[in-house]
Amino acid sequence: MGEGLQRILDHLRDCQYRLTPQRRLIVETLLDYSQDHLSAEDLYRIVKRRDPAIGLATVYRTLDLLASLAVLTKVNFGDGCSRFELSAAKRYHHHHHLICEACGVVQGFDEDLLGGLERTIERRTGFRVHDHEVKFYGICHQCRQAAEG
Amino acid sequence: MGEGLQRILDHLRDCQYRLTPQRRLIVETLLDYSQDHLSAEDLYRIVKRRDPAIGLATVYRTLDLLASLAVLTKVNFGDGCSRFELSAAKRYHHHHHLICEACGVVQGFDEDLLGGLERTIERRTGFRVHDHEVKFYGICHQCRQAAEG
DNA sequence: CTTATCAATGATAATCATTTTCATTGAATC
DNA sequence: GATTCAATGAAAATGATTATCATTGATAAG
Repeated sequence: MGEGLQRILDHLRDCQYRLTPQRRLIVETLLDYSQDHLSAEDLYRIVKRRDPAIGLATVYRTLDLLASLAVLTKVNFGDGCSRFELSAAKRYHHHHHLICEACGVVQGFDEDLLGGLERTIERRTGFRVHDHEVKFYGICHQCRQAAEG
Repeated sequence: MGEGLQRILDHLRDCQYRLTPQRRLIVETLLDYSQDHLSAEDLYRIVKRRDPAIGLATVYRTLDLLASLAVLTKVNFGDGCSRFELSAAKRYHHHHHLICEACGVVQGFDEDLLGGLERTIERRTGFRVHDHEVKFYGICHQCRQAAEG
């Protein structure tokens, strides 16, 4: 995991961005919480514990920067704010989301769902696909049990 | 298409919602623009031409209402506002989106992409899928030609 | 048809996430 | 160590959406 941290920091430096303690803290925290889908506000609350002087605008700016570098992917689960996840997980094994309509929990699901379909789309429409995102809406295991039990 | 209009208005009445001229106008307009993905603001500008007194809040409230009745589906293309599309199209033939990263255009693509996969998910995770949504990000035909030409 | 009721409306204010502004700070370079 | 300009924090501004509230009007009862 320290490897992931170094790779991201190197990437920032390679692009002539300065390595500030705030950026380092934010990237470290994102790696610590790589299983979650943090919003800017979530992340702000967490990093504030280690650096109480950090500003919310810096968190927003850093998230935007990391998304523009494709380190993060911005996702929207319809709860009124943008959330972010590390692109790494997604790039190496297709990563999708199961969104519970009852309790709102989001769980990941990894599977190469769309196999050769991207080529079919290109052939049929001329649209060159770079990435895809699949969301499933339904009821999670726990909520189903709660409803039945 | 008048059939679609009547069905939606009946659905509203069946649920004890009142048939106001504003709601009728909004539903008519949504059907007229069924190929587009209108935002609340887009729709407001359009209906204002026929009823200059209509309020923006009414447009928002009606869109929420229609989405809660599953007449509309709320979609997010990352441009800072929610957009809506008629659920009907989606229900009868799977409808997905190709989003151009260059010009932002959104085109539809109909195909039953995920066949029996929803059952696989349920078996493996206990998550009961009601609906799914697929977005493809890439470069559309026109932008590719512009880039090459 | 008239009346009564209460949901729906329009105008406006409030809210909430996000972006911008701007003076100050500090990371990278010499 | 001095210089430079990108990055920061605080605060104001923005933009989409939601809530408030007095008024209106669709519907149901008489």
